[in-house]
Amino acid sequence: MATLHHHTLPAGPGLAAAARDAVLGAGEQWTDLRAQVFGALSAFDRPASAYDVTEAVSKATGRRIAANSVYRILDLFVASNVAMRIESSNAYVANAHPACLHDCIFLVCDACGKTTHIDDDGVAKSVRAAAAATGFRPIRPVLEVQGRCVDCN
Amino acid sequence: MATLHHHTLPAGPGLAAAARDAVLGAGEQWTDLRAQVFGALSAFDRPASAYDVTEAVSKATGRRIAANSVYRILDLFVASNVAMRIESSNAYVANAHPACLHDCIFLVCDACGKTTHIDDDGVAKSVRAAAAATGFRPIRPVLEVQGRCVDCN
DNA sequence: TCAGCAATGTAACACTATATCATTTTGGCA
DNA sequence: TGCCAAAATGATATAGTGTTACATTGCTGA
Repeated sequence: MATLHHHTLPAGPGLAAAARDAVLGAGEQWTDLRAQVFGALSAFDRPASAYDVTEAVSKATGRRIAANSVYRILDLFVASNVAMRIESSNAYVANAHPACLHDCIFLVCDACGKTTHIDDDGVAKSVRAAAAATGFRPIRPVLEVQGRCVDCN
Repeated sequence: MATLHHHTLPAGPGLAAAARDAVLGAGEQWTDLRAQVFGALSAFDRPASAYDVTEAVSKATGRRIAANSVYRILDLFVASNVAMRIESSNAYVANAHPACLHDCIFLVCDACGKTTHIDDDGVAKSVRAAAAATGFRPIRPVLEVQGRCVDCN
């Protein structure tokens, strides 16, 4: 049983299509604004705050977007597994694989802010098991590692 | 080699003494305000925000304490391993065992907010190893699990 | 005593997040 | 098509979290 898991990344348009399908599949609409938000989020090369996304979408569309709309959409994306939230950065990243459910481990670079993730189901499972062993019922593990990325040493 | 680790908890005054020793041992002063902040923090039965602590200390001392002083002190506590920060709650907890270094796994109850932690060095080590295997240099793992505590089902 | 440094205070500000209610858009249906 | 109801978004305000810059206080050691 494979516990480590590797993906080949769908590029730009394919990514958006996968996101759209996941949102529609969750019984939600894929509106223009949602497409804009997803596009802006996935264009960042590192986690973006809700306000970063708001600004990017506002610039791209030429009209002022409300920050709370962006929050709502990002929450929806997280619920649909189309985006993920990095708790220790108060920021969001697009998920290249909405169809795959994982307890991701995020590697957050202290220096440049770039964040990658690994899907190690074995580790995730052992975290859930350790929690469950105490009687706690795990719902959403938050697994993030602060440190230095390869480029920043 | 024991990977699971259990503690018997030092109660109130012993706890404060352990904290004081750890702070002094880190080459920092143990001032009245720091003692107040630690006392307030450890009196909470769940993670407290910096502003919760500010309010508690203000009430306890009868004078208005500056929030940024509390932030500074909490940062110092975290650096001295006298307190720990729960990233997904933007909150802090007193550490009963400043002398023991662990990558704690926090179990955060969605319903009541109470938060416990487990020190499973095996799991923590495997998280660090998974990160290091990608070339990332782990410094501070953030291991938190959102879910339901025993009491909340 | 006085100089210097660490700690804390004061104030202002930036960022993150949510609440409330109004308005617009969408989708279903007669 | 035209209307209704529901969903989505906007506008605005406000709460909560965190930082910056500089002033003041108080301790400590020459």
